[in-house]
Amino acid sequence: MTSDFETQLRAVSLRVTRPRLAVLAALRDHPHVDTDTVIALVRADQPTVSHQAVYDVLRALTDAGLVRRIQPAGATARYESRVGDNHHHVVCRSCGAIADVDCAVGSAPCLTASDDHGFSVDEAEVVYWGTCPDCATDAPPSDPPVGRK
Amino acid sequence: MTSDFETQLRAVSLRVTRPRLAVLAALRDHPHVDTDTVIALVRADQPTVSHQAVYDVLRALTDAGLVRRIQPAGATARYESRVGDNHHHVVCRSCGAIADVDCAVGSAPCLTASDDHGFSVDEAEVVYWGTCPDCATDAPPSDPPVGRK
DNA sequence: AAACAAAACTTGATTCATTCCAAAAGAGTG
DNA sequence: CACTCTTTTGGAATGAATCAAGTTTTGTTT
Repeated sequence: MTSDFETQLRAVSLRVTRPRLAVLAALRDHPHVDTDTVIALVRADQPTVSHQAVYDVLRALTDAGLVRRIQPAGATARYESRVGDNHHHVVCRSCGAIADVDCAVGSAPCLTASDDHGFSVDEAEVVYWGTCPDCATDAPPSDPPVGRK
Repeated sequence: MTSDFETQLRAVSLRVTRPRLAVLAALRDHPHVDTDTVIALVRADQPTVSHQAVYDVLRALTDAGLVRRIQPAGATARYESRVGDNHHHVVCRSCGAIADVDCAVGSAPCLTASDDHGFSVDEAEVVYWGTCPDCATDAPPSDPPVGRK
């Protein structure tokens, strides 16, 4: 439903453009993709879209709260369109695969710090590090692409 | 105590070199610094150390478990010498300041995912996002350098 | 104490994600 | 339909991090 994306964009006072619709569609169909993949997916529909446009669109959509930017340590930025529910992620140290994990507590910040050092905390981001089922069955990888090395 | 660092290095079968001692000393005195700052701190003592050496040393020390690499979303890599206690961090969205937060639960993984999707999870990393006391008193910043924008 | 092999460091270049810039195109408004 | 502001294009630049070749240093052995 493309018109659905149009509604979303108008709701946050953003102009409706082909690149933006294509990015939203790409993220709906492929959660947790990096920027390069978004560019490739967008160009499958709109071959003339520049990489700069995708960067700009992702920034605009992130600012508007329509998409969420996630960036596990050691990896490039990834984006997802599931927003507003403060869910978390499991990340595979071996292949970088990401899966969603519902927040056990609910709304942000779902955790409270034992000592916040005077910071006013509005969000607790949780990243579960581990090994995905596929990598667990394979031989132990020799060159982990992401995460602490 | 430089000889203390020497003991640490030998304990993990790493050779004792000037660059490594300087990096360990820098991290002891300045927690949560990025690589450029480490380079500057090291060169205050050892002016001839190359940036590549610092990168190599940080990698070696991280692999050996003597230092921990942390990388909040949107920021460059930072390092700290407090290891082994699975503590977490509060990060200021405005200035990037980082403070330690003790883990309420204890050993890793301190949290368990509600649904781990078959991943075998060995660590739960928590980043508390907020505003530090300094930035809270200042005027609301117009250009946050780190974190979700 | 001298010599050797492996590990670590220096120098210089390169990669890659991301950003900056000026000009052209497109979206929404009256 | 014309106007204004926003967005996109195309190309170049930035900056953190990595790679590669050659030299120095460390820890060990004789």
